[in-house]
Amino acid sequence: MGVLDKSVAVLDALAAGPMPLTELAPAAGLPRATAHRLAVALEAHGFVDRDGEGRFVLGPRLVGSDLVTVAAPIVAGLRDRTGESAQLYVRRGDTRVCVLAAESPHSLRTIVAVGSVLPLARGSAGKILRGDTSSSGWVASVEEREAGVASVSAGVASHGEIVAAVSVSGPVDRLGRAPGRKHGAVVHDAAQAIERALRHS
Amino acid sequence: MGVLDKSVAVLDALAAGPMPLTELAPAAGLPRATAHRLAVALEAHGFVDRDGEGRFVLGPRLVGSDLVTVAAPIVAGLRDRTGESAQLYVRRGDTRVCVLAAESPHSLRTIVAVGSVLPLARGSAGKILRGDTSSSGWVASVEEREAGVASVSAGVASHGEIVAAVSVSGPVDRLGRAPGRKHGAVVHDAAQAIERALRHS
DNA sequence: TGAACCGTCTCACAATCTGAGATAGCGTTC
DNA sequence: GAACGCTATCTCAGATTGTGAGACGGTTCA
Repeated sequence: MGVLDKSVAVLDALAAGPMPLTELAPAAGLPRATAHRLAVALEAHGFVDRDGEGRFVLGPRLVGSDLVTVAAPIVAGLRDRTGESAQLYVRRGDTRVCVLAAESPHSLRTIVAVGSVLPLARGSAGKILRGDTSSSGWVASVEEREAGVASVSAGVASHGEIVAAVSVSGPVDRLGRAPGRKHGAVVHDAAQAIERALRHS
Repeated sequence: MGVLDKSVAVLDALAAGPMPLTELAPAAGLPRATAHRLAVALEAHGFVDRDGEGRFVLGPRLVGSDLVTVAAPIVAGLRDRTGESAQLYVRRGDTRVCVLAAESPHSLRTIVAVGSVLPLARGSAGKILRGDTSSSGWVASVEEREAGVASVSAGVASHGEIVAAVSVSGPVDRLGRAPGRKHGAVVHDAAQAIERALRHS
């Protein structure tokens, strides 16, 4: 599939950073006209973009690591607004990985290390990443994954697909038996803020 | 660019979730043979994948950041093995962005927030991302970016290109004036572990 | 055993992509 | 202000390339 191979060559070349066409073409091993045609076509689909002035860059559809960078301040803000530990999870196979964590200032708090691998089957974030949706925009769980711990999560969608789950979690004693009533709305807001931030990058 | 339009139609269709070819073809508005040919070609480039048994899914290249999710547990492990703060950086233009951080348990420690933008010109991770290679597999810097701080970094390569730098950093008093001697090997190991994990996904 | 699925492959045909070169725009420099 | 060097963008005739109905071989059902 020649067109695809060449398109990928363009994307791979752009992975090195922003570059003008004159640099892109040789980097992708293509004639200028061809590189240009492909770059423009990819741009129309969101795989390529232009930066400040003129140069070609990887498009919003491929800068996945942006998820973590754009979500970081929002997850920290969620922790501040709720006073509880906040995390961001992404799915990997049939597990979920914590890729971002902000810890509650309380001395009794949930601690999930960045990099932890957790089961997809348990916890509110697991539900989200398994595709469970709810009309309220959030999902809660109480003592599902760990005794004494409750959590509320919301899904972050990008291009119509759930790519991550934002959560707050803490002791049942503080969150109560219906944690969504207390924090559901803010968690949902945070998820939407991340979606918006992803669109802007 | 017909081939691209059709490829994107396939990807968009797959955004709805895993599906067999018989479902994918009509969803993408394409004949079965065409959808199949494109899906297979996209698979070869990591844009499409197969799930548990048979069905087509969005590939690692499109689902969040592969790099961050596979690297997260490894960076956390590096922190545990060295006792020092560990980070993962990627290049963006002529800066570097911290996309993953695990903090040392020591009370005197380096803190780099996920999302921070740092100069490419200074620090061991900067050297790596600028393309400096070393025969030992790691690069160290002492008080280059910030007074009192030393760091050791190693490059993570994918498809023959450096895509990220893993680092440990901490006070010169603990790491010494030749931090590589103490941690170079583990950092290099972590980088290789990430490379392996990237290949497997 | 046969029907109803599935993914994969084939092949003649022409639509589609190709890429050297022409063109148009935009700052500099003389 | 004209001549330059540097971009991105467009053109066009030609053939490589992708096309897709249908055949094929493998499952899993009843």
